[in-house]
Amino acid sequence: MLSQGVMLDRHVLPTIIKACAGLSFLNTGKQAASTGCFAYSALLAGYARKGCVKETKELFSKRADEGVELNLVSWNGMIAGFNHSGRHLEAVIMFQKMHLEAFKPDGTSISSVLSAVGDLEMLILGFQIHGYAIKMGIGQDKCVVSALIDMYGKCACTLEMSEVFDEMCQMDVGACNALVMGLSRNGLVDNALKVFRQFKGQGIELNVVSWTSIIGSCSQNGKDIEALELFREMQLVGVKPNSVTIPCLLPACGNIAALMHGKAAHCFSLKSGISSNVYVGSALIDMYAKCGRIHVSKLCFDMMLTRNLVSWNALMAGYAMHGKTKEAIDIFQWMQRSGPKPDFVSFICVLSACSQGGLTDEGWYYFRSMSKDYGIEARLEHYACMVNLLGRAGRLQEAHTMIKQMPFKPDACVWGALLSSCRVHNNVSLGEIAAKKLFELEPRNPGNYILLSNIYASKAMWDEVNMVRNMMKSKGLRKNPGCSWIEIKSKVHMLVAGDNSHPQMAQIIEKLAELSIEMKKSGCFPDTDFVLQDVEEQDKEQILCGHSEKLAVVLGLLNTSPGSSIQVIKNLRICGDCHAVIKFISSFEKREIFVRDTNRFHHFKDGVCSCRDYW
DNA sequence: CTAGGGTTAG
Repeated sequence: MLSQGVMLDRHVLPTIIKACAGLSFLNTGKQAASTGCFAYSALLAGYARKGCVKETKELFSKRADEGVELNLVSWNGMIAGFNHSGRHLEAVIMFQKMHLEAFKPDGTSISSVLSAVGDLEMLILGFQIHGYAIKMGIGQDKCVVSALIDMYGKCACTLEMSEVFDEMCQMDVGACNALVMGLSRNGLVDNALKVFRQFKGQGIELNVVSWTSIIGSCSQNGKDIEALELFREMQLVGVKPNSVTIPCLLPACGNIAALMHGKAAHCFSLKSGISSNVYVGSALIDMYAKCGRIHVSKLCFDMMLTRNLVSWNALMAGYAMHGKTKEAIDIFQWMQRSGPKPDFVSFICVLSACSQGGLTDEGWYYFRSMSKDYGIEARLEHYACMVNLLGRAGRLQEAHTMIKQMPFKPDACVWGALLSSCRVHNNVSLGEIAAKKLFELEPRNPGNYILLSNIYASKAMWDEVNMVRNMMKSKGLRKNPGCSWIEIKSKVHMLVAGDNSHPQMAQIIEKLAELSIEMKKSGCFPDTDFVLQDVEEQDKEQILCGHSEKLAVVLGLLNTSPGSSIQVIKNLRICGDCHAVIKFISSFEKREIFVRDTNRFHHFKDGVCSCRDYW
């Protein structure tokens, strides 16, 4: 541009400076900044955006020496910049400084600082700024209104949030978006969906932010199919998804193993040129892993131009979930050598990988290394991983000792890890201890009662089994129904244990009966230990119909071409009987079958499972 | 150069 004799003007230069800051060519930026307020503002904002507190403050105090007068944009840039880089407190401090220097904030200043105030949950300050904005006469500024809604939402003040919305004078998409987010943030997804529909019905021009928000809310709150439908709908009404929409949608695909939808989103990213975005890339790694395609996750990882901590963690978590312990540890070591510094999530991933592979020594090694070499203090999650690792390896006493010695109060995850291990090894005495704690911590979780009752049943302690069942009955609890999903030709089918409503149910039952005859012929018999768990009257129909994962696998057999692979996901852990049956199916029908349960992936091929029966 | 929606674990 310069070589062609085109002069830089005051509008072009700030853009260049901002780009320099973004690319960490900060020195280049500094040289360019000596040209006045516009450039100064851009550099300040650039530093703040990168989270460079020290540099921002240095440059900020230097401006007087250089005789540069800062304006409103300079202040707003810093506040927004700090906010963007997660330095919320710095953003608030900047706003207060601005106030002290008697600079009059505008709607942008107020909305930036309110966002930070919300993240810090400084409700009192939020109220004060609300009052201040009204006093300044900008209480109805569009940015201010939506920022107030956002702030009250983050502070869990849904009442104040709705008040601001109802009292606003002029309808605005931003405010609508903030309201939808605020509702879902506070666990009111159904309300969020309802108001979203209302807005759409009222003819409000919903934009990409509106659609992205509602899609993200759905995929974060178990409304995965809704998320997929909304994604389709937004394109139908002509709103183009962008590099934020895709990472919001992909978890929904992963959650229900909707590989075709995930692939479609991947194609969309490639076509629209956003596939090199870090968020998109990391979300793709996660999606492919959760859809059973861990090798594609690795390809996505390798192809990424820039990776961040989340990309690395997502790949490790994927390997852990697939029981590929060695690969997970390799990635961890690669990361130690030439990746970002591992964080607490990285350690959760590597510990859970060790746990899947039964590597207790390595687990202990990483657990200790975490605080010793990385200065990361173990959290509840890490203890839960360790209890799981030790317990499943049969070292139940050691697991219990670990719980007793941990520096904070164990939560339900920790005790739950012990109880499941006790179920694996059928340890009554420790199982009772864990269950007793869990009944206090989460009295309404049926899973804990079921586990204890199964432990008793495995030892033929029928009086105790009945006692636990009666406890459940008296609390009005029922076993969570087993539920499995399978995607066939881009349509997701849900099968619930004991529910015969699927139109192909008769065929499924027929096919299952055939398979069961074949299985007996080849000398395989169901695992009686697992049959015991279904002695209750209410579960009789489940024995007849089979567990949901079995039904889903058979549905897959019936509706896909011979030899193609099948993937199923389940909301509970796979049962031993189904595990045996699916192993048989994989060899008898010559199919690769992927089953993802709450814990991990089971990859069945030629009659064996990738978990090597350790789960 | 100035807001709003974002990926990983459990």
